[in-house]
Amino acid sequence: MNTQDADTIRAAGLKVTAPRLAVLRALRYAPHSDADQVFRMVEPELTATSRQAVYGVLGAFTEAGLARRIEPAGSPARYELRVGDNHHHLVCTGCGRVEDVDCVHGAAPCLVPSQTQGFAIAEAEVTFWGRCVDCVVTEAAGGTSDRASDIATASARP
Amino acid sequence: MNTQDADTIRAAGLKVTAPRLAVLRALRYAPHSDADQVFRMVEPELTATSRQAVYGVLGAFTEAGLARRIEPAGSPARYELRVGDNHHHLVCTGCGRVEDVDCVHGAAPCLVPSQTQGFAIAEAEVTFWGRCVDCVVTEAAGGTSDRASDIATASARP
DNA sequence: GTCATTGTTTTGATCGTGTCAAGACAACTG
DNA sequence: CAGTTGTCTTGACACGATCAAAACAATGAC
Repeated sequence: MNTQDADTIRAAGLKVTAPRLAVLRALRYAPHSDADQVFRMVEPELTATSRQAVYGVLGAFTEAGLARRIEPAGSPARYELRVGDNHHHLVCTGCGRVEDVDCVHGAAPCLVPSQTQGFAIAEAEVTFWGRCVDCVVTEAAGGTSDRASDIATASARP
Repeated sequence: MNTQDADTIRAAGLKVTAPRLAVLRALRYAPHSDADQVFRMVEPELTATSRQAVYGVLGAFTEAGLARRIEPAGSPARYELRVGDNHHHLVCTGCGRVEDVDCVHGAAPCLVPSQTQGFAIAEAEVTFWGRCVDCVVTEAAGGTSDRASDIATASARP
């Protein structure tokens, strides 16, 4: 498994290092994490590391096409390993949680704008805003619980 | 004109003040402006004002449903007065320019995700990424694109 | 018209996310 | 196993945005 991770990184044209392996595993374990969450996940297993190192690794992954960077309004940038399949996202307005959604109609038929204003369009990005199950429940029960819940979608060790 | 602006603000439940009138006019004149652009537009006509005042006004407008706040990845927040008509946006990856696009099929028929993961969906947001006419021309002519390496991870459409 | 209430603006400080630059260091090549 | 090249570390910093408190002005009652 470690070998496969290494191969994945090498195949992207990047050198294999401990921080990169750790970030890759963290992202596979908890997709849609932001830089700080990734940092907290990799920190214990790396002797000495820094937030900047994580930024560097995430930037390299993104540039190499290994990861995708999404930036929902109001959240810091988040990263995921699903690339190249034009999928979209559900974002919870309560806790910021992000979930994947497959492309709406397979080949994105409805994503051709009626007026292009002369733009050379490269990509259509769809974001669904709503409230996740937890937030709906908490809301119905307690009342004002906006923004209170933690952002972590899972919690354990990779 | 001025009276209509005042009525618009009053109708939203807000007090009418000089900064608000100025910001309203600035936004109508230049939609999709960010806070700093608005500030620079209203600065000359207000004796003393500050960026914070603009932030305050824009925040009040947004909360009152008078303006809409959009936050394209890589840009500061932008504001527009078109609200309540579920339209979408074209964003230039070169210069950050934003243009409006009417809802793709009128009533947003294609914006129902296949899997909702239990989310209570409130809204679908569509952003088209591409390059505006100016940027395409500049690119073809000069070659050195201003900010070629940007956020857009080109997802190859079959 | 005048006054009090309430909301708005101003001022200044501060936070969070993310970037830049330089030196130390480790991974791949031959 | 050594050299080259890219990566990590460290520290400083830019930028957008927010918060708190005091000065102030717009609305509504009298």
